[in-house]
Amino acid sequence: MTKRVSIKDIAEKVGVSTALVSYVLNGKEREARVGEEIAKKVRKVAADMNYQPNLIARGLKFGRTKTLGLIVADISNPFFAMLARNIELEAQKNGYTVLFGSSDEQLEKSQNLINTFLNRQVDGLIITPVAGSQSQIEELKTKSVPFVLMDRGFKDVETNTVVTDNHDAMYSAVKLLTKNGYRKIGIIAYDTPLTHMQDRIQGYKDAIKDAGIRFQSRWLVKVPFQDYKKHVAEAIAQLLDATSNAVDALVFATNSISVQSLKVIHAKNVKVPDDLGMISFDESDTFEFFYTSITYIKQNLNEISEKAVQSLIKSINSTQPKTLKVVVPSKIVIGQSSRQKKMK
Amino acid sequence: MTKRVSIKDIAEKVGVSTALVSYVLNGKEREARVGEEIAKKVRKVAADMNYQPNLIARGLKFGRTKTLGLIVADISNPFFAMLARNIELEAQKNGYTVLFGSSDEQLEKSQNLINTFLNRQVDGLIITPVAGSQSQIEELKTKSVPFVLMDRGFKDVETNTVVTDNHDAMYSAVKLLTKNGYRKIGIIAYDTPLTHMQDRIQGYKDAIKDAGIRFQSRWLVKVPFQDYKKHVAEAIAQLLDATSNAVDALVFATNSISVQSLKVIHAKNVKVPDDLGMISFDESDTFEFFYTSITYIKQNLNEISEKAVQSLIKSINSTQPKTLKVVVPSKIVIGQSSRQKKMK
DNA sequence: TTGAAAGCGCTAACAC
DNA sequence: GTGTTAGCGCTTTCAA
Repeated sequence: MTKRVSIKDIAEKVGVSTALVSYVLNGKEREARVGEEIAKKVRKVAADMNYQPNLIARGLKFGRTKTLGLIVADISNPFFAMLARNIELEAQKNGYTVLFGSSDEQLEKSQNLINTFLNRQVDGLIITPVAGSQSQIEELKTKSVPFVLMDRGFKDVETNTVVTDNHDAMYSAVKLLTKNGYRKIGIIAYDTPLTHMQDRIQGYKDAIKDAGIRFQSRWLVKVPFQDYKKHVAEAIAQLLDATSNAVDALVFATNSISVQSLKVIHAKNVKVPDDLGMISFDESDTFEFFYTSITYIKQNLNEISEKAVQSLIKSINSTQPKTLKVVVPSKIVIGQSSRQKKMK
Repeated sequence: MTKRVSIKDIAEKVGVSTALVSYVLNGKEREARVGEEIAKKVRKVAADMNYQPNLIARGLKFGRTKTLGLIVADISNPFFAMLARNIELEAQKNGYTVLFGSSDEQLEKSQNLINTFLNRQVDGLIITPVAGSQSQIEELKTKSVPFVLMDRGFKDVETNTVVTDNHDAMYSAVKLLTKNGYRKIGIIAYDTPLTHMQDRIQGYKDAIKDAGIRFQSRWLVKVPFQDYKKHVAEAIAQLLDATSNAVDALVFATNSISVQSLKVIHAKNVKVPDDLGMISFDESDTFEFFYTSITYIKQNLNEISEKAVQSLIKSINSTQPKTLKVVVPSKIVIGQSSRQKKMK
């Protein structure tokens, strides 16, 4: 890499000190009362030499780098990729650049990324936390590193958080099903203590209960992240098993679960919604190709990511550690998969 | 943010100079012949104080930051998200962290990202270049900034490049169609001079020609990036219009075009492959839900991204600007959509 | 064996 | 008005 021109090069060329150049280039010529002539010359030479400031040096000086660290579960998952996209945009608007990394829902990777980013002096972190990473997050608080949790949080840790209205969204989805005559409603969710899942599950349970239905524990299937495709397939086989009182509707707690479920349901030739009502949390491109339109909860990813960045920047710029909790409302997009149940 | 412990803090605590600490912590105690006792103590104190090196300071000192800049067209596009994922992994393996940004196929955004990343002193860039950005790329060469173009390149600019075997992949795809009896094969591609598209189109034309078919210009439809969905829909309507001699097969030059096309074809109730043979460049989750299995070209995204990072790092570490061109072989996954044409 | 000091590029308090 | 200089955290040369 050819040497970049520094403030010093300009100073030499013009025949002034580096301080002068710095003042002029930072628009502080008024405060420093730099001569009009000199200022002009400095600006001209800087432009001629195509000067570009070294943000690393500035970062060292100021102790802030105008860089944010983004840790998502998996950037190749369209859900997180979309969030990343919006975060990039909002960060840019505010003069920040974004470092990213994927935790794969693994504690160790998450910790490594946090360390890497902190060593690189990011000004703050946006994190979709991994199950069991409370201590990692607590440590950030201890160090008073600005950060915000996105998409999910912990029940027992008080932090800046931006999440969707998980409980209420799921509640209204299930309520829609009960209202439409479904009485044996199953749910497939990820097996994690993180709030987004717990809230969705609770929303489901509350809706079941409020409809006067007695919840059966076999309706709730929790699958692990690893190998979820296999587990989802098994779960569906089991939930639809007629000999043990099959469910008449299913809700899926994430879009990855939904997509995999649709594949299985498609293969099994189950009729939706006649044999099985259905609602998905989050959407997918694949829905458009299913023979029935799918009812789904549409998170406002745009607002979630914007608010996450804004909350983080607020936190960076303030001294007192006031925590901010944002819940972003979602909406429900109604398709045929949840329509009034036909009596047989 | 609470002040982080620096090498100076350790030095004071132990009662030695910062130089000593630096030697020990960088494993240079042998060269510097630091006393065993002292070394031990330094390491202990560093661990106790939970010392973490400030990579910004190191970057300033060395003039390298162990950071790469990744510029893709759109990180929310699953294709680029997947590349980003693999780049992240490969970069990490080599001790690099990744800054990312999306160009949206826009010249100005691309230039802004390049500037931002260079000002942040990235050691190199991985770029999916925008149409018409030759001058931006040429400038990088002039400044001898290490970089590699990924997924696409320019005919008239000599650079490090990692791309898929666009021409040959498309050639064999179309050949498969001609071999299976299709004679009027259309193609929908993006309207861009970038090599990936041009090569795919050329592969298509060559295959047509080699099959002894006379190419008709109306078979080739180029759609703009902006508003591509609308244009794809129109293109399909036109290509399938019976009054003007409809095509009997279609190839789609990217997965975004494929997905949109499938939606239209689905809506139009066209029978694949009986009414229309079909092959896609790149795959999509949605294919699994189409009533017919789709034949598609599967790029080796893993290898593309790995090679891109490796090529870039090689370029960073070497002085002479030897350009490296890598073509990664793809494979074709055969489904029903391209099967032997039924004679009517 | 150890440490003082210079320097990476930039900023700003302070002196002239 | 303009310039000197110290210092951000780290590495490394050179002197002790």
